[in-house]
Amino acid sequence: MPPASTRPRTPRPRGPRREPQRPGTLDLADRLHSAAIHLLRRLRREDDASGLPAPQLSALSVIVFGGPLTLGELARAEQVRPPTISKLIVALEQQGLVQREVDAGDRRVVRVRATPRGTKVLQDGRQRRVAALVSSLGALSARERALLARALPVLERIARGAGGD
Amino acid sequence: MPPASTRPRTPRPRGPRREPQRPGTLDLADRLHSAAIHLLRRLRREDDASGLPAPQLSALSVIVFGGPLTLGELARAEQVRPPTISKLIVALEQQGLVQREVDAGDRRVVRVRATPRGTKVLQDGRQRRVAALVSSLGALSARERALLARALPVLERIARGAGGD
DNA sequence: ACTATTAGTTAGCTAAGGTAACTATCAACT
DNA sequence: AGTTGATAGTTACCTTAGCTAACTAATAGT
Repeated sequence: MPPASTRPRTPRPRGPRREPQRPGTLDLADRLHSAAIHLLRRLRREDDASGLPAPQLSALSVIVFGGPLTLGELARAEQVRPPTISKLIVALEQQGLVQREVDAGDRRVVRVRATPRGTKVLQDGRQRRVAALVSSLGALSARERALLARALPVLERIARGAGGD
Repeated sequence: MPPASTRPRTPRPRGPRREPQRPGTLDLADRLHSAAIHLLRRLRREDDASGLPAPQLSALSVIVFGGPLTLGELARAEQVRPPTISKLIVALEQQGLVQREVDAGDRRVVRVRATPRGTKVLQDGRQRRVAALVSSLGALSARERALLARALPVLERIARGAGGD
């Protein structure tokens, strides 16, 4: 995506106001999209440096903090299809970061929990990853950082699909 | 892949003494990361529906709005390595969405410009893609939307690596 | 017992990303 | 000149992530 400055501001869909759509909503959505792409690309490099690709780290994070989870729950949490989560877990398991356990009551379901090592790796990676952002965040003014902090819950709701799906 | 845990533990990016690192900065960075992952996963589905994967759409966008660009400029703008941008452009070219032109003065450099069809596809895709977000944004209160809009420039700076890289 | 449903897995594909090694061109200097 | 070095892209090859479709295994319901 182009830097905002090179892009036309709010290319309002033509037509005589047929929508209670706020001016700027489209522009807002577009820039959100763009920012997410670029942010993720940046962060992936740090994730790589920490030894785990971003999606694996993300899944591990859910497992560490969310306690033992079934694969289906994980897939839903991560918003991916079952085969995708299945492969992610295989990768994590091969590295000794998570453990599978077949549910005693229903032997179709597999529960996944983090190993101590998985927990440690997550925390290390987290620190490293975040350290890379700290300098960026540090370059912000206190006001800007506060702004970001306040907007983040909203962003999280959007990211998880609130309202739209 | 050598698991992170077998490597020497990184010293904490330690803060308390030498850094005015706010409490919460770590949490902020981590949640930003997570939100970006989830947002992008959501948006990719819309991108797919529009006929072009997200990175192609992103590159096309830069080309359409940024005028003719060299591949190197593009790679820098998209924050990817040359081979990656090269493949993206091949894909776009095969679909007739962009054109390559060898620079007259320096025949090593390749300039890429959007075809009319590329421009049209971009605009169509953009509207479709963004429409999915608009309903989510519409579910927000005006206050929340305003919050997001004000935080977005900050987010964009972070996403582009301001301050840190 | 048979059927339908549910949880995961396997197979096979596409796309994106990387590094390493290559070609081609240009610039510079002997 | 011609060689040397730097620069712009490309090619080859690998990994990861994501999908659908088709499969196995277990459970639930008649």
